[in-house]
Amino acid sequence: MAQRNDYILDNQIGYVLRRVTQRHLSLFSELIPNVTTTQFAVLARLDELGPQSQNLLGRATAMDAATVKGVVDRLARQGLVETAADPDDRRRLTITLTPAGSALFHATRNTALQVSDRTLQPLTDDERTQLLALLARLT
Amino acid sequence: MAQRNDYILDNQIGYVLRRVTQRHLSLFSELIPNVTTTQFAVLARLDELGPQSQNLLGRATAMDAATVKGVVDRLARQGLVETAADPDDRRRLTITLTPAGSALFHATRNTALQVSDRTLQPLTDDERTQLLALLARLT
DNA sequence: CCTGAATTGTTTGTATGCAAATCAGTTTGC
DNA sequence: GCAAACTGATTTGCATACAAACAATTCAGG
Repeated sequence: MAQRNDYILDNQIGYVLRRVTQRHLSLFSELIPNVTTTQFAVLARLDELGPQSQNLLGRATAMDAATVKGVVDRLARQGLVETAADPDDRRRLTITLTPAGSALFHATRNTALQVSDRTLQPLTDDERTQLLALLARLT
Repeated sequence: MAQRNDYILDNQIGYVLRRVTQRHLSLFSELIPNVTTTQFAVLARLDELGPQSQNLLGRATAMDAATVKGVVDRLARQGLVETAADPDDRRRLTITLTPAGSALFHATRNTALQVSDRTLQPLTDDERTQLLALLARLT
């Protein structure tokens, strides 16, 4: 009932999420201009899991097939990943981190952590933990 | 120091934000197929503030000039907003909610609130308040 | 072993989102 | 009063995002 008369945009979770994301993306591109957040996520997953099919990589990084294809293509253009046909399953495309991609990931990993840190700067350690725990439940 | 050896993608605020946003967008388009979240934000602000110049509207909805132009164009194509030249400042374009836009906003406002509600469903009322308060500080 | 179902990847179309350049119009400072 | 600085809007280029349709391949059940 109280609902019926006030839609406060600034209190809507979607709007707040968009604004926080904007701030985070801005910090990321400032500290790590070479790659985007999504590209970095792909590098991180490949470093963690090793070579993956494009589809699996997409699922592991929360991107649909069309999106991950674009991201992989742009990473490949930069020489950070390589694609190869899978002999066991001719539908599959195996994506591998190149030495350059691996080097870039390890060189920027700490900076990426600093980006997370700076994004959360206004909060205390306890609050950061709380926030991440709450957000994780909305996934 | 602990940082140096583990970059856990799933614990990074940016990645979590992206995934929560994905779930929210999915709920929104399921319950309100006519317009997108950003388009709805524009309608909400116009309803709240009345006619606005395109630039001001962009600032009020956290979109840059190029983005808001596209959003306004698409809303205009659907007949939900109208644009008119400002006689006092010939650079300005005044954006106004049409009756159809106003009707759509008021008809879907409660559903939009339900989208926010569903997004936050896994949390208790207290947790929702906490989360929004914490996120608001990261803006 | 063979057909229908499922999976993988690609393409197209639409919608944000931002940087940078540009043009037109307005305001400011001297 | 006029050049310089600023503001509003547009355009281009690039990078996510996702839906939908498609082709190629693999799998599963009879």
